[in-house]
Amino acid sequence: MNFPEINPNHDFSYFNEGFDPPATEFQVSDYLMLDGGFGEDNSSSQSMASSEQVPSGSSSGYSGATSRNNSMQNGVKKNKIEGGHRVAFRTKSELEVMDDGFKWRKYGKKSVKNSPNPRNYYKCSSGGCDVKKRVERDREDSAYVITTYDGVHNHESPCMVYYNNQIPLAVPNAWNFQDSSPHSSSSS
DNA sequence: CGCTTTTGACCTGCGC
DNA sequence: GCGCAGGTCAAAAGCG
Repeated sequence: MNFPEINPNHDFSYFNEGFDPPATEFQVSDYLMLDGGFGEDNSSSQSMASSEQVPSGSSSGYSGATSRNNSMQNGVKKNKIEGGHRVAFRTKSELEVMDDGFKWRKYGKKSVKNSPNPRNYYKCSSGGCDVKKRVERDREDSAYVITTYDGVHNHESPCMVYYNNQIPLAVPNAWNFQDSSPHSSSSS
């Protein structure tokens, strides 16, 4: 799984959580700004930016199996993302997996009730990096792919393609933020 | 040979 | 207390 580039000409939606959205730098159609403290009822309402709900919208689900006791690979139990860095993107792409410059390893797939499409779970294959990624197709528009990043990479992207020196690692800076359709964001 | 993907099972939290 | 939903792990198989 190695794509030379991701969504070359696809619509891009951007959801952010944990910090201010640097969206001004990109052709973002819409984004979600989720509060760092998930579980807060606030996050749900905030996430209602454009898409009905971001994967994280299922607050109950988030606390579901995150704290897996000492069975965790690192024994790291977290009821919530440390630092609360979570970013969700919605892209209009045929490809579900997009190469954001990092190496991801799929570790699970699950069918969710909210969506007819299965949700895929990825982990950063870089050692020591505990960033996770969730990929699922928009239940409303299967043409859209919702990618949710959990955590922040503690290493640099193998590609290291910075759009702006100010863009934090939390943002898949290696991606090509291009908006081919000025209005394709809404739906199609 | 090493790494990634696939799939089922298991575990945890929440709601009823 | 039980059931549901979501998330993660582990073993096996496939591919480069």
